[in-house]
Amino acid sequence: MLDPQLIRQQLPEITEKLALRGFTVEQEQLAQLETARKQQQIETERLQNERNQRSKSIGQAKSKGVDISPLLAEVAELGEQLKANETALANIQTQLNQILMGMPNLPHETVPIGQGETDNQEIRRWGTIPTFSFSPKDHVDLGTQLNGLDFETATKITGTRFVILRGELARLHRALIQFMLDLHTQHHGYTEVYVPYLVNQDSLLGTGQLPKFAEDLFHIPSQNYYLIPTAEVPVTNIAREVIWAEENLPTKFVAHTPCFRSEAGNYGKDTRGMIRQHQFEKVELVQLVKPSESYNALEELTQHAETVLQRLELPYRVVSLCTADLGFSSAKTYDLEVWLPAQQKYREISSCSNFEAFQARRMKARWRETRTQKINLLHTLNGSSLAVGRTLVALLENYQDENGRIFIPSVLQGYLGGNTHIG
RNA sequence: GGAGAAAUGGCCGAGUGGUCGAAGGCGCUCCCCUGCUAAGGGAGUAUGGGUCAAAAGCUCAUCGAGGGUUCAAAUCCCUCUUUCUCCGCCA
Repeated sequence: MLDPQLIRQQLPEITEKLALRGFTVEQEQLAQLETARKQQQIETERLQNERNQRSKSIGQAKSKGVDISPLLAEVAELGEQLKANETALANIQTQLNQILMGMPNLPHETVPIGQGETDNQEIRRWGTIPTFSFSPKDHVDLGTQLNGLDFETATKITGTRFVILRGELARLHRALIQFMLDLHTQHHGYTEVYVPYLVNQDSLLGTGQLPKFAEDLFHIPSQNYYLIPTAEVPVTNIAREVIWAEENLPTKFVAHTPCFRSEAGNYGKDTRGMIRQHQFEKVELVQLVKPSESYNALEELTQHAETVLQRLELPYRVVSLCTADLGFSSAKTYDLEVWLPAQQKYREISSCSNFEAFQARRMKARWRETRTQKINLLHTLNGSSLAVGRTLVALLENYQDENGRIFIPSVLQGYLGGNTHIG
């Protein structure tokens, strides 16, 4: 959520900035509501004050044994008037809140301005794109040939966009998770957390998936719980309604969780293979930091995700998402895109974002400065490190040989009993 | 799932209709005293919002959450949530 103060004071500027991301602010409606709010709130509080004063004097009169019935007569209609005003105020505030909760974050000044995906800005590339003396297969063919990927059975068990991993591929998948967690906990200073995979609405409102993106989520109506679309939701919400001591900042969490996405609106996209599934695993990095540190933290966190790709020796590039491509809650996002030989393309494998105070304001995640004892909103960041399914795809495709055997990068061999190949 | 008990500020804990945003204690901060230490004395110490250019000030809200009764609710009523104890079931 944006700062309501800012919206009152700088509505035109905000409108302009949000237009860069393709969001239209209903300025007039907002301004009208705000005027009504101010008027209504002042009047309501005046009535509340009057009630409080009078109640107090009734109490005092009564304790002195004075007859209070004339006083009671005086306040007769006050109650109704007050109730009507309170209701009206609550109404306006609900409307305002709905609008505010539906407004995306302001893009940071360093975010490239653009209309869509093609305007994203490549920041750097790493690694060498592999060349093959044969025509490389895609991960579906490779996985099927290894008897390690089975989409048909998963479809029977559940439906489309699910997969079964078998044997060495399942093991490799697990090894990736283990490797990533070990890297971040042992070398990058993250604390591993295990979190719920079902969350309530407040958590999703906090990180920004709700109220706008309900259709992307799997919902369990009987309890009104949702399956998490990313570990970002439960992990960041650890900080909800908490005031963190300065000495505990930055706090860095890493979690491995499955992620569930309904992929509504993506029916035709990436229907083949493991790229876009309803259920996938991810290792997620989350940082809670002081506002002054958050852009350094974004660079650092992105580096941490890149390190995974580097150790796996997978070629990738870093892209700064343009204003139009930015996620709802994000002020700035770097995507990591790994090279997929079968597609001859870089494909997203990680997304690292600084949300500034946007999520923190929604979830009342704050910190107290030791010196001044002042309380302020903290800044939240997260990034995938990495999407495990897509990493598996990248390994299969980049490390295949002519016979469909898969080379295992050295950092993973220890997790796979020293094996150097699959198949 | 059943039965019972509970939820108050950083912590402990008092408070069953009025002057209570809340006694007292602990902790913490600052000051004084004490030639170290210990002890002692004093002051302060919740959060969010509105108003205001801003500060001060004024004001509103908040005692697990939401509703209700009342001129007035931490206190009475209803619903929900969570925690604890016992029973059942279960990994």
